[in-house]
Amino acid sequence: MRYPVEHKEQTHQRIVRAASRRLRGRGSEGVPIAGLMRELRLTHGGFYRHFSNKEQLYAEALADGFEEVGAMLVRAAEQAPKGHELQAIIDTYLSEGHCGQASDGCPFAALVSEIGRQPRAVRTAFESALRAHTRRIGRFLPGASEEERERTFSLLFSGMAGTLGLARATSDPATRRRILEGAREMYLKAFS
Amino acid sequence: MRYPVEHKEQTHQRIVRAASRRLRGRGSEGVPIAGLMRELRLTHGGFYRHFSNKEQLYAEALADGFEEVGAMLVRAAEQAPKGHELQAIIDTYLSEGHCGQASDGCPFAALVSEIGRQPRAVRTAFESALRAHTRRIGRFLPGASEEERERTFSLLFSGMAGTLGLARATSDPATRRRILEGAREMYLKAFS
DNA sequence: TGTACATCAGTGAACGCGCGTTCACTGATGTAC
DNA sequence: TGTACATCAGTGAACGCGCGTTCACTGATGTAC
Repeated sequence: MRYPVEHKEQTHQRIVRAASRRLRGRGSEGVPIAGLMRELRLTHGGFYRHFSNKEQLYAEALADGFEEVGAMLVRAAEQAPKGHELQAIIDTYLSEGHCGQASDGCPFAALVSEIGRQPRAVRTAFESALRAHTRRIGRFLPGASEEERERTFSLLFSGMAGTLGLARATSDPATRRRILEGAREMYLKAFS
Repeated sequence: MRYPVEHKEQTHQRIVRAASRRLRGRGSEGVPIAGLMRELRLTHGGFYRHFSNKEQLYAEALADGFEEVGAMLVRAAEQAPKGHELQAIIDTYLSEGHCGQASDGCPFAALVSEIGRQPRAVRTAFESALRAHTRRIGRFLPGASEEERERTFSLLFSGMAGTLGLARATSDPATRRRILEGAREMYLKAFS
């Protein structure tokens, strides 16, 4: 079959989006190519018309995930009253919604402990996607220079990602809420 | 063959120790039974004389890992000058050594983002191992009541685990050191 | 004390399954003439 | 305008591989008599 010119690019994006969600929701072992393609009503063979291998898919899926969560945080910050941007970001990141919906959330939180064990190509892609993400969010963080804001970003987001990991591992909902609430308070105080 | 009475228990422990190290060093997908048994110069068939399935092994391996890292932190705290116990714990946990040697380190840091996706049996085992760990370390943390110290523990260690995850994902050694150093400073200040 | 049998940690072939990747093929549409 | 051919996104069988788990078997030693 011959498809319209935009068709391939659309399919490519659909695969990346679906992979990004699965990657964040189920982890790096939770994205089998056949299952992914079936979800999109395609067959696994076609995958290799779009990506040379799975690592390339992961690289693009990571960037996509960071863009999505970045947009979410920027929106929260821009809608917050003047001077409360940081609080809005922290509250959004450590919300029960973000905790419960890992597949739509931050790839860093979803994969903190796995990234270091990924193949080099994936780690490199992660690092550059994170760098882009840092630039997008950095302007809402305290700090005189860009370098200082980047360090603040690292500390704040790595801490919050760990907390999300703990909250997601906690089975009791009340305990989970208490963890999130305590963390929101602590990080706001520590970074204001 | 008939073995001395203690023999089985010893083998069981050897399997748990090796699994614990692999689990922390390579993640939950990095402990194939055949490979694990081969490392101990045994064959995979014998595994099921010791564990009813892989989940049971993971449960025991998690407990073992928490005991090991707990002992490490308690030792650091007890050797610290009076009043500097918390600092010793933070410095040990966020040391370059702990960052570089994940297989001997904290199972929580090694698996933060994976635990929530494990089967129920593993998650339950994780939660009770973490509770035991909290009790072992809690006495060195600030807080009037045991409950308050437990909350402090959750915030401090989930944050530090996230930071370790970021540091381990960072390829540039200088950046990695800077992350660890910044975090040591920040958490000490936030929890003193 | 000697003999027959029971025990059971460990062995290794076999199972069914899911995985990433390859490849010859399909067929609707674009293009060359 | 009509026809022959090229294109190429998507198909689905097939590959080799590693996995968790099962199971009939081994054989040194303990135990019953």
